[in-house]
Amino acid sequence: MQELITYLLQFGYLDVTQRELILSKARWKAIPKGAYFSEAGKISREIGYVTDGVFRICYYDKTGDGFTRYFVYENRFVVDMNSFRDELPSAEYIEAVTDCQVLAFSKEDFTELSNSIPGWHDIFFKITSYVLENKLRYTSNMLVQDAQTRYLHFLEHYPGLSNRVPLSMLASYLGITPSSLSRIRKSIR
Amino acid sequence: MQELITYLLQFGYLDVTQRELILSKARWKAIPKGAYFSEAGKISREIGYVTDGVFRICYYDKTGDGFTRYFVYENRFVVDMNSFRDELPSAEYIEAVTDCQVLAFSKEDFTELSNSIPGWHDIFFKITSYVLENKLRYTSNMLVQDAQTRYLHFLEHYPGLSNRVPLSMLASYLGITPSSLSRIRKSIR
DNA sequence: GGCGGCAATTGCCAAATGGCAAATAATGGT
DNA sequence: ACCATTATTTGCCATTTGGCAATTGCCGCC
Repeated sequence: MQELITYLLQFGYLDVTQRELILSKARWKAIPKGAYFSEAGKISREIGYVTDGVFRICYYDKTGDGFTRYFVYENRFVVDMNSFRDELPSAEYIEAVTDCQVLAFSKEDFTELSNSIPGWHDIFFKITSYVLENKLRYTSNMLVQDAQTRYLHFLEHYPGLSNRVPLSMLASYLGITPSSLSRIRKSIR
Repeated sequence: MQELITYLLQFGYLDVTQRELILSKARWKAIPKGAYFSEAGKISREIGYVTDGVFRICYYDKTGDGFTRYFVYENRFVVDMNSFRDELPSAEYIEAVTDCQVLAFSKEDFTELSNSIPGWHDIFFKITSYVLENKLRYTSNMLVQDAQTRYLHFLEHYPGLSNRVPLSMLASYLGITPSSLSRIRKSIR
């Protein structure tokens, strides 16, 4: 659980009492491979800090094909922020790609922490805007690159992740078909 | 200036005194076409509410080619949030694509508002996370669509904008070459 | 250990997009 | 209004990627 505190401290100061208060609210939660942490159409009532495993944020089109928008893995928060913040239905699914462990905070506990800890807001503002800005920059850049470049950047930027997620999910994240990704892999070997 | 208040009220409540305080801090600023509101490498010390004109957030590669990541136009805030928040160098340029007018707040005034107005933080947390989440969703979706679909979605989603920005900037936003966009336009007529 | 089902690879061909260069149109400055 | 410059369009062809189907590989289950 110390990892969570270390992560939070990157974004703002918390004294020992505050750290203990935070940890006292955290609840371990296991999400088995294939299960959802949050579902489209439902309100996301928990925010999770991933201690083990990989999630993907995804949606399904009318034909049932799933599209992976991005992956969330160890030492990152996972949540549909729009849904969690305003208690609105989620736009998409958060699915465990592997068996996952998270430290979960309910909306109520999160709000209480936000009332008890003056810097809480700031910390989450920083985390949210920093992470989203970076994801957005990364994703926009992908648009102007060819598929192989995108794949190589993925390998660099998320070392080890390519071996933890199915090729089909990675392909849809990269915006290409599984066949194309398979061919790109072959051409690199 | 009322537009700014109307915009803010979408994200949280502000009483009359607070509204007046906000407006008292706002400074009109004109940015002529081609000028920068914020530059890569420099600290973004102002946040602007666009009342007139179109900006693009962009960067340049080593060969000097400019890539447009997205456009910001009337009734939206424009800022490099990572730079403004933490006073770090910006990663990219904010360039006026047309002559622009903004209501600008300095970092100092913004901080003062944040100290005087209890809901200020919440409002900006909502705006930032909401806008970034949506942009990110929109951009990831573009990855899995073909160029013509992306262009048609752009026309739908940003009506009128295609006539206000040069084709070359729109092409790089869409992740295609100017020639390809020109051909797509032709094929639609 | 064998079977069934899903995931990944591969071949073949079609469609989409890029690269380059030339032609044309639009724009800004004087 | 004219010129110079830049933006856009277009043609031609190369490259990339997709679609589909068949094959192979992998993994869990009995």
